[in-house]
Amino acid sequence: MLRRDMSTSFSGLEEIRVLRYGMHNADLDIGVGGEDRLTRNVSDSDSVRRQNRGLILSALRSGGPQSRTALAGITGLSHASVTAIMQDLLAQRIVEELTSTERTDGRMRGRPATLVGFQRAAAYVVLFEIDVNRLRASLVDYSGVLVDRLETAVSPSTFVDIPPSDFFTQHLDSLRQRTPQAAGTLRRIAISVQGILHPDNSGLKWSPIANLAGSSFAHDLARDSGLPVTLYKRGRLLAEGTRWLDPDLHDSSVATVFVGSTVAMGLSLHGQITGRGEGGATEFGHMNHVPNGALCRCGMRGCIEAYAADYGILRTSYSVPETTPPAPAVPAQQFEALVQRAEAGDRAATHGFNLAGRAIGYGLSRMMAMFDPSHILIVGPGARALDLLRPEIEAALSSSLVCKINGL
Amino acid sequence: MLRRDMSTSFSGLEEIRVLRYGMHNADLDIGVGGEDRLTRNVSDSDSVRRQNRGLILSALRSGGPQSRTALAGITGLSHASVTAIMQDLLAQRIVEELTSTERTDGRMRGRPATLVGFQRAAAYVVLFEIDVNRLRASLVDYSGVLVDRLETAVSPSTFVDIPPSDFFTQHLDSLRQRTPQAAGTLRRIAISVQGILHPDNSGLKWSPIANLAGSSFAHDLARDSGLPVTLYKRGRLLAEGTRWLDPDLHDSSVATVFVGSTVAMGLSLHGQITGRGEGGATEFGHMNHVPNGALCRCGMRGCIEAYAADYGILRTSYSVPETTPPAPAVPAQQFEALVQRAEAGDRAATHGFNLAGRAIGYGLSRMMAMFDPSHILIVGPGARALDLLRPEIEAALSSSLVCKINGL
DNA sequence: GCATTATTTTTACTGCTCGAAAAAAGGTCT
DNA sequence: AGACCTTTTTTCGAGCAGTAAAAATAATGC
Repeated sequence: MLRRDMSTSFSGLEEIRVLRYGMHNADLDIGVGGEDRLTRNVSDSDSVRRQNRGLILSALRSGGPQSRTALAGITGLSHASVTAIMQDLLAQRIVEELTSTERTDGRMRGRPATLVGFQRAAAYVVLFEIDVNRLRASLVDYSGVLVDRLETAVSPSTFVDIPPSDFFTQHLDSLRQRTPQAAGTLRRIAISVQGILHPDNSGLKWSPIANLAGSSFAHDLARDSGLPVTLYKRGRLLAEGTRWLDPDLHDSSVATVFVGSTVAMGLSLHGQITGRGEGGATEFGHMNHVPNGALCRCGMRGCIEAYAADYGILRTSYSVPETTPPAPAVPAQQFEALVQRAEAGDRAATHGFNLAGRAIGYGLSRMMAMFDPSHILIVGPGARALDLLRPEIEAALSSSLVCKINGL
Repeated sequence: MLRRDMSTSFSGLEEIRVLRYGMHNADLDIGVGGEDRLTRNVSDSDSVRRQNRGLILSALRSGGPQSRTALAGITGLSHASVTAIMQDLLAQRIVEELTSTERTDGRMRGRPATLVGFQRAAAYVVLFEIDVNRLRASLVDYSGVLVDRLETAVSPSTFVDIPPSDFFTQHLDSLRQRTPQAAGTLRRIAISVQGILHPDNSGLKWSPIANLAGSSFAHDLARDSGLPVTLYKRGRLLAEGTRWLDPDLHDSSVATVFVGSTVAMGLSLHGQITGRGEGGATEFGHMNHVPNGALCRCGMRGCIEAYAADYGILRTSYSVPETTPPAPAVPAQQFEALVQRAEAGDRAATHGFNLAGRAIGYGLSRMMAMFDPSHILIVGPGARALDLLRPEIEAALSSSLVCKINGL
């Protein structure tokens, strides 16, 4: 019924791989001026070089350290061009030549290849992931490897006691102190948030995280740290992360659905992240599921999230009235206990997961009336309970014309 | 509440302007090999030329005949480049220099500009628009001007009596005979259809038009005529058409909703047509509105179309049970009579339009959970009744988080 | 008629990619 | 050890973009 890939559950997805986004090639296009592309559509020799350079960096990122010849084969560029571009990159200290330890492939003849890979210390990025009950601060090097990580509990009162930007600054300073060599080459701060972004990316218009919306913390943090700060919706980062998970996914159309404290989705179409504005994310969790339905954390009624986020499942399972305001945060162990009850056959808990699956399924079927992703991934804590959700998701999807015609 | 642009009703939209799509620049990229772009991402001097050439053609298409200097200003290219590209285009007889009749602008000094415009006879395109009760065949020249048009009634038995490809071939031959000078430079056939396309674009997997699905008529027509034939979903063509309607719309994000014998939508994001596969269109009309709701022509239940297409509105207005199979086609005068009854205050008819508006509104609100189009256009026969639909559309949209937060 | 003004074309120059040939770096064979 | 092979990498010249500035062109104004 469903695409096989849907079964792939990446509960731990929002880990290292996703962070690669923060290290996106463009981040190191220093002095090249990538922003010109937005204002100028004219193509000249400079844009040619930029395009081909991006091709090489992209191949390097998805394939790891490689020889110039391999890169020429993958990108389609001539050896001469690869060499020329590589000289630029070496001079800019973005990549470095590796001393090949030993030749792994069968061919033992000929001049041995010199592998080229990212210079890990070329740049560092800090990623903050803020959720309703936790902040995670990660330091990642240019090759996408996690260097350091801090986690702190967040409560509804956190941002009453301390302004959000100060909270972030504290953690930033800790990371800097713990890894002094990274402090100098820190290039960018990325923040994964939930909610609706301000058009100018300075903060949030609305967020399920208490007292976070309203302040322009991204702007303040950028000012205090002197680094570019970008807010990304969680779904957007997940979509970027899944692209790098698997070469098959990189250039295909993928819908990545996060199920946990919120319900979020990221969309990539033919390798292009798409969706709302520049942030490239969607309000999938707040797509209407049932008119005048359950009360959502956002204040509206009938959102998918009100049924399928952890607080929604919990509310349904305990037969709490749909109009009862949702709990501000659900502890992980409480959700896990609920999953276990449902797996043990508890009727009330199973009902909660059924309603959640139905909400997600109808949402996906409505999404598929506008896109035709080749893969749908369910990620996040809720993916732990995918087997509980799946029957209703499949049932809802089968009521979609597209699925029916295509025999899915 | 709603974006102002939504009020713009282009009932007659699917006329000449849309046909411009069939004349898309790429159609005359003869010998350049535009399809390379799909397989090769490498940028070289050839792709630079192609890009800039496209820029000029695009400017010419949206701005009409212009001087080289004006084109240089619009595209951002240097005068030298414009001249060089223009020499190519002149040599290929794609554009021609116009003898400037008189100078319209105030400046009377300096060397007068020689305007350059499309050579109208450079190519012709035939567009077929097939609907449940009508076939329209149009011949359009390269500048986008309608040259000839035929209309024929279509009934459920039409494609029982004659194979679809023969039906199209007959009309193609008529057009060719009536405009002999176009017969030789006919370059392409575009067919606007409703339904779900075969992945190979040879025909339809499913269509509301009786007996059209199943045969690979596009493939057959291509073989018989010797011309490339492309199937486009109606929504896709409408999206393309609206892009050229207004310079503001050209590079922005627009959702174009067709309301008539079907409900269709086309999406353009930042000037890029998007949506399902290559066809670039959506199944908006068959997005689920109410689980287990009214019976749709497609056989599913609760589709938006089952409430908002002409047959749906008719069924509701006459209190026909929701599960009664829909009429195969609704004559235009019958729909018009219904609109007039509703406008006169008839309760039953008003109810029909209310339910239709609600279905469209919820569909749009769900769409807006994934996109944030800067403009929403309602087009087609149903746009005639926009004032009847609007209250419920707005009410449904106001239940959308995005609209609420953004104060729309 | 000649200066002025604006458009269009030509010329000189730079950058990029590509193909082919040369150079480099090892292993293999005698 | 030295000649030979194989594969990778670099070098070099050709070709084609685009830009900027100068030159040519075509009208108006005095």
